[in-house]
Amino acid sequence: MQEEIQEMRAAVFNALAHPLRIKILEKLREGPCCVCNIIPCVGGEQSNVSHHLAILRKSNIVRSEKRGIEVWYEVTDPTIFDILDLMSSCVLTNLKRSKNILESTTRSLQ
Amino acid sequence: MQEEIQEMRAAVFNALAHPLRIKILEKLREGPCCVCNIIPCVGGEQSNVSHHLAILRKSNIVRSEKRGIEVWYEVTDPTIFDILDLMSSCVLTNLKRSKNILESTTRSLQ
DNA sequence: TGCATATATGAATATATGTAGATATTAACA
DNA sequence: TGTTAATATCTACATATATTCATATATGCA
Repeated sequence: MQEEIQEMRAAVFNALAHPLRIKILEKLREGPCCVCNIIPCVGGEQSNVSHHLAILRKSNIVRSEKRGIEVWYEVTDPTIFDILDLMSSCVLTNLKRSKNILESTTRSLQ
Repeated sequence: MQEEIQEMRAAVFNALAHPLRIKILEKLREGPCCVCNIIPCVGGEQSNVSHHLAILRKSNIVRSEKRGIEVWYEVTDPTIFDILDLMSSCVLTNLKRSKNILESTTRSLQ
């Protein structure tokens, strides 16, 4: 039981583990958006973006809805943005730590 | 610049994207711990656990310190636990949503 | 010094993932 | 109905990841 929860968490982390998919989510932070607007915003081939959208869909991070000829995407649970934000601060803290280590190392070499 | 931040975030998400690595972090939530205690707790081959620890180390999620014959690990930045917790609630919300959809679907079939 | 213990590393293999190009599907509209 | 636009899917290939077994390294101790 606990094992399955770990696997589900790992699966969603895996779905977040690609810069293009993070870019897609950052675009969707503004609100629902159709694929034809996502593609130029995140860059890359249409088929590739579509593939990454499928990965986000399969893990239920986003859901899609057909509106005429377009398909609109939106984030299912805004908690995902909190996770993205915490990861930003985690990465920044890490960068600062590296910077401090580097500085104190170079100081001790003088 | 923004591109590199996305890549760094993706890299840390990738490091979290394995059930065994999540189990290791849940063990380290209790506090620093040596490998010989981590292995029986998370299960699996010694070399495999060691590989996963190396992945967590490379992404700076944990750091290690030699104490005599043992190596002790600890989490570098406790923010990682907040991320794990948010992911738990994300997964639970998702499960509840699936449950609701399932229930209303079966109701409509009666 | 030689041995035992704890841990990391390397190599080999199986499996998963990412990318691009080609093609299929669906809806709108002339 | 035929054509175009938006999107998804399929295929093939390259790359990354996970697992296991074998081996290397480092520490403590007889």
